Parts: sequence; structure tokens; C-alpha cells
Amino acid sequence: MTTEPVRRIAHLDMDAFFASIELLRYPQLKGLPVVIGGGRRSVDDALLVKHGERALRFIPLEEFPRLKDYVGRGVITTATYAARQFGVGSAMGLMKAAKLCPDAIVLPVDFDEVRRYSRAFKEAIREVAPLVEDRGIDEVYIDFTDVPGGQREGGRSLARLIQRSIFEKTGLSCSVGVAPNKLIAKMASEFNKPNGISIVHEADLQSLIWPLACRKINGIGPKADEKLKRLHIHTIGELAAQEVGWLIDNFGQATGAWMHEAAWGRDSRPVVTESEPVSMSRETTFERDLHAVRDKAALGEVFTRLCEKVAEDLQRKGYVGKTIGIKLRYDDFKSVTRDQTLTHYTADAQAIRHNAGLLLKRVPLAQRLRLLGVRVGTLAKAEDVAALAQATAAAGTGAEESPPPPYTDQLF
DNA sequence: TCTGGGGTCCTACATCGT
DNA sequence: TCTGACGATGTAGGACCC
Repeated sequence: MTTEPVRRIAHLDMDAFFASIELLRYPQLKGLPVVIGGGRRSVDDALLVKHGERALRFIPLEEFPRLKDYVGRGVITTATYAARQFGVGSAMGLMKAAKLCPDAIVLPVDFDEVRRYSRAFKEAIREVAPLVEDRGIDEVYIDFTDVPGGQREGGRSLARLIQRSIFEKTGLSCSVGVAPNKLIAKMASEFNKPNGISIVHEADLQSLIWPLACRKINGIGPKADEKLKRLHIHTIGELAAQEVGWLIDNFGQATGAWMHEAAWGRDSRPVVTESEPVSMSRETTFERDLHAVRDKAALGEVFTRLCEKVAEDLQRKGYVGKTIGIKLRYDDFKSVTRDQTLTHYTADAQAIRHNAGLLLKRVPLAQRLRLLGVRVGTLAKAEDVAALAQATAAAGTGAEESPPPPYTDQLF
């Protein structure tokens, strides 16, 4: 007689991913406070030129740049566990971090390298368990339910196997949480970091989940957490004790109902192995704030370059889009967006530049700008749109699209 | 000396056609 | 013809995540 398999979902999180990759390259930094971020100066290139690829591991410590010497804007992407001891962490401004730990070594992000490792660890997982949902560069959900051995020890033995396989193929460690659903698995993977495994069953809700802060729920951010605190709700258990109607009154229909479900550990979202992108964008923060009139030429150049980059991204990945958007961030950190949906799809840099330029006329430009961004949304596969256009043309009903005019006479 | 870049999703609101 | 309800769609902003 066979029993129905219990739903077992794993959340796997690479440990200090970006920093750990750098430590493989520079093993002499092991155990030291290191932060990854900034990235405007090519530290690696400078060290490479001086020492050559093979000698990187012998570069003396005093040659690495320190946080206290860092100049420019930027935030920390990740920090080694040694750096975290100083209170330094992700999303912190580099200048603030320099105060907390001036002697921490600061390295730029090597995105190509990180992407390579990302592909490698995900491949290692898929060899063992095929149902994998991508959750960014260093995280995945895995459906253990029907994988051979996925039920053993609540999922612990399969988690151990995956950890071992990832380490063999990349030299990196990760933490895994296995639970009845994605929501709990995500929380569980944080229980035992680094290089840990946590198993949570439905019956553990009150003892393991309810004592946690509401902020630990994936989806409750700083704003919602603050509001909950104002309402004297600090833990998930306190959240679970509230009437769903009261939560809806305070947070709205969707959020209120969702909070209630989450606090009771209920989440039926499936592990999704494939998804289509919704938008693609490029944005950049300037070294110094720029003015629309006085720095018109520089802004125009950056703007055109951003449009070209988005167009390149779309074309490389085989997408076209219909909604063109811009984003501006002023020197006081306030941002505005404008967008416009066209009658036709495009992935053409000139067309994007032209329409983005028109959107600029709809935003205030008296204040200095610190960031400029360009976005293309309402995406479709280029081949699908082309096929449809061909069919429409064959039927003789297609309206002829005229090419966009050149983008002269624009603000910048 | 503040606060990156690339995304998704939700909400509120305006507009338009029926 | 006027008015209101309602759904679809577009737009703006913001919360949140990695």
C-alpha cells in the first residue's frame, strides 16, 4: 500500500554569494571583513595587470583597497560574515559602512563571473531535482515532493545531497530550508546559516514560526512592518491572532487577506519553472547630479546610451515591447516615472529614444538629476509579433507603420 | 558623505466605450 | 439625450525582492 506524498518545498539560498566568489579568487582574504559593492573602479583589472591571473592568490593584503579610501557613490551588495560582525550589511551606503569598518576590503562586483557561478549551481540542482524555480541570481525554490528520496527525513537527505553536489561543482556553500510550502521554506532557509539545513513541518508552525518577527515573512517589508508595529503587532504569532476582517480594514482586501494566510503558514503557490519577462530596463546614477539645461549634452548622451542598451537587451533576448517608460530621480531622491503605450511593438533603439524623449516633456526639469532610466514594458516574443504581422499583411488588413521621425528638437 | 540596478506586483485613479 | 454603472486599459507611484 502506498501513501500520498506530502508536499515538500525547498528554498535554497547561496551563502554570501558575491563575496564567496571573490574569496575563491583571493583566498588570502578568507576570514577578513570584505564588502562587495561600488564597482566603478576596476580594482580587479588593476590587480590583474600588476600581478597576472595566476598570481592573484599571492597578492599581499596591503594592496587591496580599503573602505576608508573609497570615493564615490554606491551601496554594498554583500558582505562576508566577518564584515557583518561590524554591523555592515547589504544595501548599506559605502560611506556609512566605512565608518563602521574602515579597514574592510572593498571589491567591485564581477557580474559575468557571478552569472557563471549562478548557472553552475542551478545546473547542479537540476541534475538531482528537475522542478526548480529561479528566484534571482543566488536563490531558488525546489519541489522535492516527487523526487526520489525527497520525502526521506522530511527532505533533509536530498538537501544534503544537493549541498554536496553544489560544493563539488562550485566550491560554494548554501543554506536550505524544506517545508510544506514556499513561504515557510523561505523562512526556514535562514534558520541555520551558513551551510545549514532546516526542516519544518506543518506542526512546527506555533513553535518555530510564530515567535519570529513579522518582517521575516517574505513580502512584509519596512513599510508594512512599521505599520504593524504601530498597531502593536510584532511577531507572526501576534499577526495570526488578528481577525482577518480587521487586517483587511487596516491593510486593504488583498494585503490583509494575504497577511492572515501567511501568518497561519498557508501558501499554495506552485514552484514555477518557466516565466516570461514583463519589462526590461536600464538606469544609471551619475557620479555627480546633473542639470537638464546646464548638462544637456551629457544627459543627452547618457539617455541615448540607455536606450541603446535596452534595445540591445531586447534584441539579444528576442523580445519586443509596446510601452516605453522613463524614470528620473532628483537630487532630493524623489523620483518620477512617465510611460506611454505605442500602437506597435519595437526593439529599435531609435524608436525607443524618440518616444522616451517625448516623455521628458511631461516631467519637471528644474531640479538637478541624480538618476536617469529607460524601460520597455508590455513585452512579447519578437518571433510571435513578426508572425502575426506577416499573417496580417497576407490578409491585406495591416496598417502600414511609418518609421519614427529622428529625435531632433528634444529636451536632451 | 546618505541611499545601486534590475526587476515584479499592487493600488489608485483617469479615461473610454458600452 | 442624459446619466450612471461597469469593465478594460493606460498611467503614476510605491512597496518589495535579490
